[in-house]
Amino acid sequence: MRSGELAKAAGVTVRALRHYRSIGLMPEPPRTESDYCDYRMSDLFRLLRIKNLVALGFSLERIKAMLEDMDNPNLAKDFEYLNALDQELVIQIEQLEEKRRTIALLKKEQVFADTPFECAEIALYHLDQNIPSDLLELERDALLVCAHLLDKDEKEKAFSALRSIKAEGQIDKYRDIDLEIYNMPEDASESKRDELAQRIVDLMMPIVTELGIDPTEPISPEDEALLDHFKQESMSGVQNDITRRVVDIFKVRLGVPEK
Amino acid sequence: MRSGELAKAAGVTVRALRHYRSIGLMPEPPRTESDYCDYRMSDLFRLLRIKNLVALGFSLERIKAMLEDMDNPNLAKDFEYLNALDQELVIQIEQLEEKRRTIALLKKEQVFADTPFECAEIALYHLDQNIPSDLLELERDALLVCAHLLDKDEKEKAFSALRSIKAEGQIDKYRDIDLEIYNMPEDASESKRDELAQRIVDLMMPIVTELGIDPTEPISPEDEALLDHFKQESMSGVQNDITRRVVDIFKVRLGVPEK
DNA sequence: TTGCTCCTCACGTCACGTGAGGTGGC
DNA sequence: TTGCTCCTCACGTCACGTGAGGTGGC
Repeated sequence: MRSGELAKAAGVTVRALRHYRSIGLMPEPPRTESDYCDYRMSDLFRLLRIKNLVALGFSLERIKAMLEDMDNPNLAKDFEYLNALDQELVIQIEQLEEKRRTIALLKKEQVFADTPFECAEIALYHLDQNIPSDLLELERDALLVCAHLLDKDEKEKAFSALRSIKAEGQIDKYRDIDLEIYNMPEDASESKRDELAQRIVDLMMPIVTELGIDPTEPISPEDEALLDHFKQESMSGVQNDITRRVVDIFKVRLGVPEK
Repeated sequence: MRSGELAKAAGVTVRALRHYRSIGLMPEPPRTESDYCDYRMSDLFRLLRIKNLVALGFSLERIKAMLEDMDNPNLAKDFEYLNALDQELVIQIEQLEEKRRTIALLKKEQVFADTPFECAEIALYHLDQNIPSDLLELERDALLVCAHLLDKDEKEKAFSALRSIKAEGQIDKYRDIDLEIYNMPEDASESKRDELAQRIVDLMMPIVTELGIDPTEPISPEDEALLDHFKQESMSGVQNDITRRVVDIFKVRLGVPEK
């Protein structure tokens, strides 16, 4: 048989057949005078075997190993191969289903596709069309960074805090205060800044104490550097100032010793 | 930030970051004097978004499209993207599970991994250690070819025939006759050949009539050619002769008109 | 002679990994 | 000065698909 015949008989492309030859999975057949391949029936058998194994999901490399000792067929060995492959399939399926679960969560919470899945439930603004777009963006960016920087414990705490805020219907208060920070002019007076910082601490305090969060806790130098970048590039001077004041007030109220 | 810092901050490799740049998924950042990348915080946000979307299973191409119009974020569009991806995941999972089902069948029937799945239940010899290895090989090859050449209906008929043979515990009879064919010497007499052919027809007739199979039906020229190859290369002269006699007897008994 | 099939390179796919070889920064 | 990081090619991965360019067979 020529390669076209063999390929058609087995239901594979000529190119696939050539590929199998090139990696030694199919033998180099004798050639006719005009250099055409001259395959035997035994080659068709081998090719059909390969096709069946490929359909199961084996890699060509493993198929090569499996067909290596066709002379003394070994059911037990094939059983092992099947088990190993099955395990891999189980893992692949589990990974795909994990993705599906995340997608389902994002859809249910109606958040953007790039939302870190831990934040899906606590994205605050997405439903409110009255939020200025750059404030919305700031929230998205902040959540992105938080979800990535915080370790598991911290995330648990921070996000369960936000969840309880959401559950208790206090989102409006947070959003209003965020808007106040956002709208605070750069030339706002000392007293206005302090007053707002006080109200922020008042609002957050119950949750902070309830969950044992310490918002003044120092973080790693790398994270610190990142946070600095963030403040510089994404937050205005007055916003940074208020954040500083909030932390200072927390320090006093929580009795954190000065250094 | 330099690329190392950005990559570490986002938890991706520098190489991945470079790849994203090269395909236009990440922007070309300004460079320092010594040609180092100088990334901003906004690049980190974008990179984190990309990372989240990659984790969900989106292709880089689609991610590029999704991030294209970040300026006017559109929840509905993201919802569609999520749905489309989910559909693809469903299909992938189904394909993997189809493979797992086949693997389970092959394991249950304790056949070789390269057995066509439709034949898993009806492989006859694999459990019998007393079968000569080349007869076993012949059966494997024949099943391989049959499973591939026959169309769905034919397969159904042929394999349900074999199933009922197996169910009725008649395998031994078939195996014995196969062994007789196999052991028939090339110089066997006319009468011996005829007698064996008669017994083969006797054995097969009930199933043939029950299922309405016509073993004398002509097949396509390509299949005919393949079958000829098979007979030439895998079957001895006497085996071919007996096969011919069997078909002839069937023709007479089933009343097939001569051409 | 025409159309079909065959042949052998050889590049492209997808998302990077992995050196190779050279240079700046602390 | 040494070790670290950065830079840009450029090849490799996996299982082929897809032309490109040339030749034999009916």
